[in-house]
Amino acid sequence: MRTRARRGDGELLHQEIVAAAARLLAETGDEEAVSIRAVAAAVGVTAPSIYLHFADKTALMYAVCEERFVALDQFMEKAAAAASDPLDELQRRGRAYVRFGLDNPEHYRILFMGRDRPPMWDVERLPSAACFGHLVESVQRAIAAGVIAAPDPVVVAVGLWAEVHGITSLLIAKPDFPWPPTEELIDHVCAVHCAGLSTGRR
Amino acid sequence: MRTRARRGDGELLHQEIVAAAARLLAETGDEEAVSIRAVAAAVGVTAPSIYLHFADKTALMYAVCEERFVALDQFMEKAAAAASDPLDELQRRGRAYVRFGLDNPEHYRILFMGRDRPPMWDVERLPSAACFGHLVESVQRAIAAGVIAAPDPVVVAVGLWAEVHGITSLLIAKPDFPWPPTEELIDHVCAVHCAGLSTGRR
DNA sequence: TGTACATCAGTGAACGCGCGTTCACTGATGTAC
DNA sequence: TGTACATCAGTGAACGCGCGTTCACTGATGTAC
Repeated sequence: MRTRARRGDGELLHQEIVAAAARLLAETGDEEAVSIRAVAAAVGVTAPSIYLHFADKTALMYAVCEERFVALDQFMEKAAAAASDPLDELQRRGRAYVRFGLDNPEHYRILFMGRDRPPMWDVERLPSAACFGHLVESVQRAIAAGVIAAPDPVVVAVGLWAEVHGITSLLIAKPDFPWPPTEELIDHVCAVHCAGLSTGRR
Repeated sequence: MRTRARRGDGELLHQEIVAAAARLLAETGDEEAVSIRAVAAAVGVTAPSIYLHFADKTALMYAVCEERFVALDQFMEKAAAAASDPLDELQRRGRAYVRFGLDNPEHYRILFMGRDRPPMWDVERLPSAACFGHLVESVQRAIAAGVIAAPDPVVVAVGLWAEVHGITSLLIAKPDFPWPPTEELIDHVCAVHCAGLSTGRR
């Protein structure tokens, strides 16, 4: 039971619901545990109240994804800001991406490993598009600096994404696999991909 | 309704159930559509009959995974058999892996993108372990031939796996993303990773 | 060869469960006069 | 300042659904004598 919101404060509960859903996801480590009822209980409200703020469950999960995309984007932008040169920036972005995934495996799952319906990638979906856009710009800077040679920055960006997504999602999906030491693995994958892209100049 | 099995033919229905579950998965493109009831109906039997052949739903899905691992392993072994040298073999394995995933997205999902409980990777789980083992052996041949330089074949094998898994699972998970042409993408990722691994000798 | 019987693959009905969602409602908040 | 009223955030009970699973059973198959 929570104190009832003031007249114009509907937005407040809206944010609280998204936050509670994200928290439940992280804590239970199971998307199936995030039911309308569970979210409502976590916020301290009854289930039907959720429908005052979201059309249905899909809309709620969608809002959670958008919020997490913003978090991922900010995390990567912050990491990129500390870079000394374009290649360093790409590496820092990659490391940040992997770390975000491993630190928030259940959030990573809903962003990149589940079914996305409705799709997150139409032009209007700003948070996810922005996140990828920043990577493409970063690749363009590296190409302009001559440290990587490639005809198409989008292809290079997708390749980088695939690489970091590959190791991140495998580690998340198969925690029981007898992996070599995680850090060594991430180093190896990043190093190999960068070596493959590099022109040798720097 | 189906004709009843002969006395010793329980094994027959067992296989039919696994096949029907895999088929349902492929046809509906949705793991949630594969319920005990749906599988039973697909085989032409009532739901409780399933329990004569599998302890519970987990055991059934487990059997489906094992069967699909065998299929993946055979598919990759066949591709590898046509190779002319160790580096070519690794590339053919990678291509076969990606193709298997894109041709059987829903099977790929349950093998590599979902939660694996119970885990598929303890030593006794032969099909999945064999599949990875064949890759490690292939890497060892490439190292022995001097075409790739690396201290640890397992790390290299996991790196290759991460790379092909990355592009495969992204393409499956995000069908609505504005991807560059798929083949170009796969070529790029494979080429970059191989270039990064290669000693230059061949 | 014929009959009584054991086996056991498969059935039909039912269970309890948690889910997303709906609906008529309550009652505190804010406003008009 | 006081009172009647409109608003609307949140409630409580209920809906229908499909799920995994159970249980007592049926009846064809195969076997023993």
